[in-house]
Amino acid sequence: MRGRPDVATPSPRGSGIAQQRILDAAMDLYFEHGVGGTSLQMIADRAGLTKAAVYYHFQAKEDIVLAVITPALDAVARLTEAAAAARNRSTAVDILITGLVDLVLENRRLGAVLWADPTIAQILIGHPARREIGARIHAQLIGPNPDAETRVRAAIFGSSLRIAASPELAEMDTEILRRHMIDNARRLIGVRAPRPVA
Amino acid sequence: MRGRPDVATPSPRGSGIAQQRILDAAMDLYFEHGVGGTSLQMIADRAGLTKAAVYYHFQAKEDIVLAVITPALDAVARLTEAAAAARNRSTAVDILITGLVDLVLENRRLGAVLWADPTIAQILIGHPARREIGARIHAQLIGPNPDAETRVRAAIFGSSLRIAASPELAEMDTEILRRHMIDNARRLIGVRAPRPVA
DNA sequence: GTCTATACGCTGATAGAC
DNA sequence: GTCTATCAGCGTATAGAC
Repeated sequence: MRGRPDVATPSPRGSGIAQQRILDAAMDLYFEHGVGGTSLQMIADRAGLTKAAVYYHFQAKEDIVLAVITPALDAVARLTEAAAAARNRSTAVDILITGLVDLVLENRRLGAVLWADPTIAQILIGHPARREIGARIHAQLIGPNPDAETRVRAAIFGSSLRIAASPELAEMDTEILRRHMIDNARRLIGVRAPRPVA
Repeated sequence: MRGRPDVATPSPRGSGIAQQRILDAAMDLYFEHGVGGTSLQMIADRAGLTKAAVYYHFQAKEDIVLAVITPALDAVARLTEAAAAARNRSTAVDILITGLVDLVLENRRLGAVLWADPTIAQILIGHPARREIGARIHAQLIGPNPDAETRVRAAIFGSSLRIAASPELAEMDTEILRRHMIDNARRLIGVRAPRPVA
């Protein structure tokens, strides 16, 4: 880790137990009603607290959402570090492709609710740490001095990750979906599979 | 229940001038603050009306949003009809690809604000007419008895339309973007030149 | 038909007592 | 750490003036 940890931290006050109860209640309710349809009152009721008590632990509604999705954001950050440490650009790009597809498929059910949730999208737009990570990944994908086609293809790859949460493919086997997503991504970004080491 | 409201129609009351003033004010404000960040009060103030007067013309906040995006939805509906009237499936698919890309690029600036707006996405999810059109286009794209790869590719194409509103490509020339989007879509969906009807 | 005045229940958020 | 009390603002709704 380098530098400034506090930027990304939701910084909840107090000790752990009530916190976890709030987050558990929030996740349950997000599944049932979506993020936008979940009020602080509902979270407080299910966690057995008052609205104001919830506010003691999390200073804003956004902070609860961020605390819920932070593990996934951290995983993305780790991905860019792994890619940055790769021996060459092809390897780095392949780490990003397979890593992002894996990540998005690991959270497939969660993603169908959270990643595709409009309210989350709104929150992430205004989240500086997330923007930075997004920009870093984007730069790693397109490389230096990209032409128009490269930039378009990278953008298509980025938006294609969303299909993991698509209702039309919800019942498709995850392994099959993974293979097709990675195949198409490799063809799109134009990186050959890394050569075997030996 | 009041009267027998038509399900699909935003059905504003009254007719003409004030309506348009409200819609103009709404569009301006959507550009400035996004849909979610625009309240009825703001719309009323800019249109020179009270909140209740706005509520007279549009019974709900959603109705205003729907009235704003209805022209685009109608265009999509016309597209599926054109595709359905095509001589063979390859032609139909190509009509859909080029038509959807064109549509999304025509509304590029509008789309960057509206099409990508989380609040709009939320509204459209609950909009039955829109769901039906989406399902129809999807069926026309993948054809009968699609295999897994076909379905994945169709889903990728669908999500790829979003890049028209992507900030990273905002300054890219529209014609160049169009060419690359169509090229990639054709490669993805894999439509050959229409065969002669034998 | 078009609009004003007024209000309801709810939201996210804050201040301060225990 | 958790409470009560309170806030302004929201979308929605109705009664009634013109």
